[in-house]
Order: sequence, then structure tokens, then C-alpha cells
Amino acid sequence: MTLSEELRWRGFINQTTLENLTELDTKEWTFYHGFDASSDSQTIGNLAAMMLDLVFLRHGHKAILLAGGATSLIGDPGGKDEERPLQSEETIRYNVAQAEKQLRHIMRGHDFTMVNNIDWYQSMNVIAFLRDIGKHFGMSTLVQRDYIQKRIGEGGGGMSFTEFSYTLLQGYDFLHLFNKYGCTLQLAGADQWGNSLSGIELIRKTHAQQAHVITLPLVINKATGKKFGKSEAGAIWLDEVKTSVYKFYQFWLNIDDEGVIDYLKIYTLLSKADIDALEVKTQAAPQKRAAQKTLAYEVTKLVHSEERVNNVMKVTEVLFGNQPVASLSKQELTDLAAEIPTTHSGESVVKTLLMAGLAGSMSEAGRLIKNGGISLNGQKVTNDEVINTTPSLLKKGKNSFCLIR
RNA sequence: GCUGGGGUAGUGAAGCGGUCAAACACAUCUGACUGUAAAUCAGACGGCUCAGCCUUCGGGGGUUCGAAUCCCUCCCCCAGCACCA
Repeated sequence: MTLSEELRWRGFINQTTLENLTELDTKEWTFYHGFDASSDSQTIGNLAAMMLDLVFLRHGHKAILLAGGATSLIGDPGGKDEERPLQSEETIRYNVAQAEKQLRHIMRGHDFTMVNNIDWYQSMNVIAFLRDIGKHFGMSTLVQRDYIQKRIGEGGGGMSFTEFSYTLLQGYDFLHLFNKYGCTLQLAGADQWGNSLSGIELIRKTHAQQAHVITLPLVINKATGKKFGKSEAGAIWLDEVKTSVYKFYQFWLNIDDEGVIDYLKIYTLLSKADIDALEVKTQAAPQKRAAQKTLAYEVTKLVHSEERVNNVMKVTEVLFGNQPVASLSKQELTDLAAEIPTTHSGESVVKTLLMAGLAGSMSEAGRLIKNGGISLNGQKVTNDEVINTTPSLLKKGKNSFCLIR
């Protein structure tokens, strides 16, 4: 499959300045893709963007990945209703390091260039910025941009000059990379379309050359119609400290049938033949969840590691399958303890629920028992007994657990 | 600064002197049905030493046998006006 065909099939194209996508198939491109570092970890929303880069890399194109140290210090006004508070340099430096670490991990096995735009902004003075960059931007076109209109128009939240200038910085990033690396293509999220155009315009005005952009669509959860990757508990992070490997795996395993094939296309590098086969299987026997299992395995392997997925899968067997906790080895118990809350024996069920955070108060714990929502090693708990056997598995509902060892 | 309207449990929102731990909706949790799904139905949803008691209705003070409900005061939000520009 050619790159252009693959991009279309995987659903990676939202908007592009390329007249014909097949231009991607006939020559080698150097592209850049910027990642926001306003948070200390990337999310699975950003992961979709990384997958797009991986597809390009696999087709032999050259990647420049940019962790936006400078741009994150300014703050992207796009899609925000209000001015955001500035973050300290120290925080951003840490976030950039995190972003770079995660990008390197996801792209492991591929060659690419990692850059940080603070490197070229740090030494730039304000006069140079205004004269060399600012001069190329007309106020009337800037002011017409939707996100700016929304903010400075009637009922808008207002906007500082700082955020207003953001698009110039991003525009210059592209120009800089064009000059230094011959980069002529930007890949970006759908919300970055306007900013990317700034770069293209800047390159055209300064070098009379045509650069291009491809934006990927925002991944939408078809079942809820909302942005994908936000669970009730918040975003799904790539950092295992923020979203444990177990929770991460579970998130993918619980994807609804409607969306699972789309997500396989975006979040795994499986071939069309493999994904088509899974689609058939899922339609024939949805309760087996073959597609979900593959998705969960592949994504967790990519973002964490093969060893960690296998681990988590074994844990899953104990929690949801029929394997008793007692059947686990010492090492496996330690792994399990890392994924779910763990307490010691000799306490009552109510107290244990409280310690494990499965109930917020004793009243709630008591209620759960009365409702039949608690089971110990597969047996429904009917009154508040003391737990003495170790290891034991205390279960609240179907999805919450506590290990007693 | 003035005038008017507000601040009630996770959210929205009733209540306007006792029957208020506070209607209702949503969110959440549990159970049933299932596929660790969705939908649907049922229950729960401040705390505790749990047929009882304790702490809550922006903060503090007061009136009253009794206050989320009345009065005083302070803080905060919204709308309009004024001041400023």
C-alpha cells in the first residue's frame, strides 16, 4: 500500500494543502511535527499524532519532532476560551524532557531528529523578531482568524499580546526548520491548521517556495460523540505514573464495538488484512472482543513494553477470569500489588474497603455489603467479617479490587 | 461606588420559620441482564458506635421553644448604572 493510500485508509487526513496526496508517494519528504509541552505527559490524543509520524517513518520519510519549549511558555490560544496562566520555565523544561522521553520511546527503532524551539528563540532578540517575522504578518488577516475573533469579539474572554503572537512563533518554527533541514511538510493536529498556514505563508514570502501541511482529525469517541481519550477519571496518559499500565490496558480493552476498528487503524500498525479479519471476527462474535483484545495488547506494548503487557494480561486473568489469587507466584503477586490497592490481613471487610479507597466512608462500605456489591475470593460478603486468609482478593462490583497479602 | 438578582449536597436546581439530611434532574456507585460493553430495569447516593445520634444549605453573629428559611454584618458571583479611560 502506498503512503497516500494508507493515510486515507487509516483515517489520518483531515485537511491538507497538497493538491494531490499521491505527491507523498513519489518523493522523500522531510516533515516536522510539533508537540505541546504544557503538561508533564502526553495523552493518547497525542499518541494518535505520533502514530501518524510512525506511518511516515515506515514509508522512509525523514522526521523532525519538535517538543515546544518556547511555544509552551507562551501558550497556544487556539481552542481556548480564555487566557491561560503562564507556566514557569522550570516546569516547561521538565515537561519538554518528559515529552522527548515519550516520543523517543514510541519512535524506538526509527531514525529521527529531535528539536526544541527554545534553542532558536532563546538567542533571538525582540527587534529581530518584530522586523524579520512580524513584518510578514498582516494584521487584517490575523484578526480575521476564528479563534482570535472568538476571543476579542463580543462576549469573548479577551486575549493578551502574548497569546496573540503565538501563531508567529509557530510560523517561524516551520521557516527555521525549512532553512536548517529542508523541511517542507508539517504534520499537525486539526486545531493547528491556522498556525501551520502561518508557517507556509512565511516560507512563501521569504523564499518564494511552497511548503505543505497535513492535519489529522481529532479522534472522536463515536459512542459518546466526545473527544476520545478522556475517561471519567480524566485523560489517559502515556506516563505510567499518571495512568497505570493496568488502567491503560483496561481502557483499550473496554472500547465499544462501534469504534474499535477505527482505533485499530489509528493506534496500531497492523496491516489492512489483519484489521479486516478482526472486523469480521468482531461482527460474528462481538462478545469475544477479539478486536478489543488485540487493540489493548498492541497499544500497551507500544506505549509501555511487551513484558509489561504480558504482566498485565496475567493480572487480568486473575481479576476477571477464574484464576484464584492463591495460584499466583510470589513475583506475580508483587506485580498484581503494583496494579491494584493492597492492604494487610486481620482487618474487617469494611475497614479494608476503606483502606483500599474502594469506599469513601464506613457508611458507604456498609451499604455496598448490604447491596451485595462486595465479594471476597469469589464469595459474596454478607456481613462484615474479618479477613484472615492471605492472599485474598476483595472485589467491589466488577471493576474494582483490593489485594490482601 | 450605587441599584437590583444571587451564593443550597459532585453538577444544575427546588425549598423561603417546624413534617429538611433537604424535592427533582444529571453525574456517580451497586444489583439484575450481559461481553469487564451499550441500552434497559431496580436500589443507593453527608457522617457515625446506624430503628438512634451527630455535622451540613457562602463566613460570623443574632431573633426564636425551633432557622436553609427572619434580622445584622462580612466575603464572593452576576446584571445594569455611575466613576475612570
